[in-house]
Amino acid sequence: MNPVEVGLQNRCRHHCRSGLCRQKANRQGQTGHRQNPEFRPAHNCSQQKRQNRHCPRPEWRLLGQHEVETDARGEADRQPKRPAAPFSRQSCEHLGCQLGNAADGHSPGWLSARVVCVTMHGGDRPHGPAPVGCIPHEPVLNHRSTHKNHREKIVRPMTVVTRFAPSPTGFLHIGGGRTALFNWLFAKHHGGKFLLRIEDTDRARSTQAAVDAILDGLKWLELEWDGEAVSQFARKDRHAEVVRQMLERGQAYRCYATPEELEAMREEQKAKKLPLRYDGRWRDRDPSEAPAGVNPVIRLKAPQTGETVIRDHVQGEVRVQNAELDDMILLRSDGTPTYLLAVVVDDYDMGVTHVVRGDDHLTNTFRQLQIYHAMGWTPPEYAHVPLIHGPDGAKLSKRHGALGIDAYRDMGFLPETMRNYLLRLGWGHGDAEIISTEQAIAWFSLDAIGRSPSRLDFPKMENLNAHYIRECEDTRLTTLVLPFIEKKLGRALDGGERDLLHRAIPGFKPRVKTLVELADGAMFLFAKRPLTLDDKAAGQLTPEARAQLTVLAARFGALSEWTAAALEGVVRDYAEQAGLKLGKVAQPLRAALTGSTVSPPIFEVAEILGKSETLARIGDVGSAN
RNA sequence: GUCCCCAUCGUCUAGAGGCCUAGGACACCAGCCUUUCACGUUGGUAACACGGGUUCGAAUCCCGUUGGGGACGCCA
Repeated sequence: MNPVEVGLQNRCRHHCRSGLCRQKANRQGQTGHRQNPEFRPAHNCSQQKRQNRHCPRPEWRLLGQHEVETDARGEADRQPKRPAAPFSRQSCEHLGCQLGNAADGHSPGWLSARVVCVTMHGGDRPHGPAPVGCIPHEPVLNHRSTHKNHREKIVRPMTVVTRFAPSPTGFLHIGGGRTALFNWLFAKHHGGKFLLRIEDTDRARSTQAAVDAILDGLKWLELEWDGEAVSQFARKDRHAEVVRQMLERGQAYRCYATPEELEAMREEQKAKKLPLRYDGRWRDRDPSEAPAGVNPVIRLKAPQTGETVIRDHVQGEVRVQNAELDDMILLRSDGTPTYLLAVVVDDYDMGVTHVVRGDDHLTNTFRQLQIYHAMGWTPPEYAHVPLIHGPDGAKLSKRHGALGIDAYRDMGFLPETMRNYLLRLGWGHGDAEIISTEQAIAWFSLDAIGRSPSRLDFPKMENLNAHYIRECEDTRLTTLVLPFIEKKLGRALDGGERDLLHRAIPGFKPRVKTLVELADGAMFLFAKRPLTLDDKAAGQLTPEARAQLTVLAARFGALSEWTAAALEGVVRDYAEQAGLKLGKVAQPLRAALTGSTVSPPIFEVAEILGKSETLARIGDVGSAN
């Protein structure tokens, strides 16, 4: 079959998203596609082919040779999308599964699809003439399929080196946290290195406070980096040196256009609805025309024809015409490097093998690739991770998600919660939801990262946090919640109070979603008598209830053993004698002891509070008042 | 405006042409458990954006439409 024949006959029904075929299809629609003489049919494309894979459903292989499942109801005309139960089984006539031939009045369509092709197919071996309906399909993997599982796995033996490269112009936000996590996990998974580089070439906006915030954030997330954090600015001489080489080789040139001039150019382009790009006005101009007293920037002399292709672990193959890209600035007029240049040089010098970053950098990658090409360097592999949106689907803003990672800490989230939640945002492993960091390292792969942007969902984050709080060991949880309590209390806890907290922790674990809730709930432990009652608690303390409490207090006082079980025994006996439900007595007791209607099991609370404090708190609200 | 990317329950996702009557999780609703609130447990509501095409068969492959997002700085 020659290409023209195929092209005229039909649209290409295979994966024509490569080469000319794709461009024409995109620009001119189907017609252009069909008529394009240079159309490349499927067989010229370099897809992987799955050979001889008939009847891929596993259970067919379990049914035995030459068996066919048929629909006993035999609806001849309608072609049910799915066969309706119950089935009867019939033997297949011969290797070709001819029974599919509507012998029983079934449409061959789905019937033949249920042909059992085990033995005759001999596992993966090809067999003779295709049985009816059992068309030997040769599903071809599109080398740029939309499906993440279709992405070709790029395997290159090497020691993996990843890096996280934040710019210190603000805090570490949640998207940055996830990027760092992915880089860290990928490096750990491969036993490689995870480096940290601070992209501080913008001197005006970079601050030490931001650097500290980022470092603190990473430490809190427990994402340790290898070696010292690299300052990009400190490497500016090396960057300039690389540009000098490009200049010497004619791969870069000086541009004397002023910022104002360029701004005017962009305005004009905008007005004329033209693409916004540098027009190359100094690309081929003689340096002798340079105006006096203007410090030039240095631009890359980028190729103007052909295309630049990114083979991305997440995005697949992405290509752009070089004509779409303008000559980027490498060195500013003050001699400092721009981001585009510095990133390439540093990644190269640091031996970075995999660049994992937000997909807002995808278009930068084309330009960075051009620098790699100009320098003759092998570029790293890329994985551009979709961005995280706020709960409303819009870009993250200060209002919702774009908080510093420290804000999540202050909201009472645990670092393991954040790691688990962030991991699941855009990455999945079957039905797994609760994923330990160890498991994440074992499972993580770039190719399983989804391509669509995801939204932040606080309820789910809280649910995960509740899980990790329940899992958290009591002593650690006590330590974690202590700052929250002390802040609320406005003072430090003494040793006895810490012990009280520690003993109360198990009662709170299943009841709270965040450390803040835990701290709130535990405040009554440290409250000064007499307790301030909330409205509902006050409502519980009717005169009758107060009278009951006074009786109970007397019986409690007589107890020789101060345990939750003993206290419960007393209260149950009392309730039974008085003909009351347990709750009728327990709720006022809860109000008296905690000042609230919500708390851990009240007898445990009383045990932890101790005899004298319990009796005193009851006394405060007793009928004697 | 130009280029690029994306599209399954409200949300995160599973999904590799027939295992899909589309699965799981969060959230929500109802029942059970129960001294409160939770936890736990049982069940329920809920999605393949739309239109074409390819195929015996499409959530899945192709094209288009619509909708969202990103980039287009002497920011990173």
